[in-house]
Amino acid sequence: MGRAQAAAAAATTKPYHHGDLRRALLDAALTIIERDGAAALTLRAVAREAGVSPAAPYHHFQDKSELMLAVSKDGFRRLNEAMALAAAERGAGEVGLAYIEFAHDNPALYRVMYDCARAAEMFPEDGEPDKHDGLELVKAAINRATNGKADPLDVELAAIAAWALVHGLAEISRFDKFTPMKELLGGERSFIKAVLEHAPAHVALRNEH
Amino acid sequence: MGRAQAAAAAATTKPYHHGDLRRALLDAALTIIERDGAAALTLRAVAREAGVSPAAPYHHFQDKSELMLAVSKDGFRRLNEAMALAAAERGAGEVGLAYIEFAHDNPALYRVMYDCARAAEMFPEDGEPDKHDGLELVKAAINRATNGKADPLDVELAAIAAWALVHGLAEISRFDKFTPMKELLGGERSFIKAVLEHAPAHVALRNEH
DNA sequence: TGTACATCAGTGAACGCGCGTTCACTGATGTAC
DNA sequence: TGTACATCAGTGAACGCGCGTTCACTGATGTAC
Repeated sequence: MGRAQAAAAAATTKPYHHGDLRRALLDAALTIIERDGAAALTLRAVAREAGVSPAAPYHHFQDKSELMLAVSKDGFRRLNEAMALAAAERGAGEVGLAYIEFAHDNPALYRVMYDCARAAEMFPEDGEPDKHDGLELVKAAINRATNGKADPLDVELAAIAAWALVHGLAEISRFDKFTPMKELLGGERSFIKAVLEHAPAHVALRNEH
Repeated sequence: MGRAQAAAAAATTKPYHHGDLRRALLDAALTIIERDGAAALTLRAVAREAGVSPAAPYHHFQDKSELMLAVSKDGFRRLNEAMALAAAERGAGEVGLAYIEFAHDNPALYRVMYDCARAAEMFPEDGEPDKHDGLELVKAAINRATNGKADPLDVELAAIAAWALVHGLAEISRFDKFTPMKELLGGERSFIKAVLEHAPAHVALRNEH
């Protein structure tokens, strides 16, 4: 069987070797977590979803916890991507909204991400700052908004406050408790924007000028 | 055996009937969750910790999920208590700090609380507002700070923003990433206060006066 | 170009374990008479 | 004040299940000659 034929066969019949099982496992994990909930995210379920034997993942991850960690890291990568995209296409003011939208589109993943983030430290405290890091993005936006005249410490603290605010709002804004208020304000998006405007992280900075 | 003797015997030897097993199970769950992590919080483990057979909890909870829900509700009760206490003893400005302290003192419980809160709606959207509800407390504080002259809608939104902020900060402030900044500011408490000050929920209200 | 062979990435059966839940039971309690 | 009895709150053994992980294996791939 020539190479072309082998490739063709691989495309139709199931090949013995997967190609990129690691990636496929992460995708399968994402499917499971949002379809069946975080509790259903087992190593066996992931293998099953990817159409592979329960032992196969062990060629790509040392154990279950390493797989979970990879899922979480992949989630943060996607989140940062979404924020960067929003910053580029919709403007800096929409980054917070994009953050919350991501959390709402992937609620179970979002929880797993932060569960892992606390267990295994995921945000390196040293090393050069990642330009795609959400925090760096927010700091840059604040610096731009204040023409770089703000005290770096204030910028840092304001960025952390902004992170806390959007993370917190992402988690609580889906509570049924807020349904009447959302209707009053004309939709969830308006509600979120209104709440964000009532605690803007840059207000403290604005006051100084 | 008379009543006094029975009571004495109950105090020393283990009585057949527990007395308040429901309460004991909730306490056992709290112990487990903080000692062994949320993943270790199984119905059997709770029964074991309470020194009772695995079937005993079924006389007090319909199934595992009902037990978990009760643990979560009890957590929110404790949290609201802590906030009310802080408001009374330390002043309204310390409520947010008290909230975060509670989350830090009971990190695993705190996560379980919000996991349950999302799964089973825990904050009733109607009915008379609970005076011990944290949100009501914050609204009252804002009203007091603005001499009741603020628009109720703004107060509501600012209170929600404050909730989101402290919830978010409670969850992220323990990340190692912030260790250098905490040292710079002279401790975790100072760090938290500084962050809160850079996104104060009442600033938007202050600006209107 | 063919062939031998090391290496890689999968299989599938098996293991022991702890889980949630059920069941028939039994000890303790409280109430009616 | 006693006693019969219904009810309540426990026991402990058992169940089936899905889990994480290991194991000897085998099919596919790539490289040296």
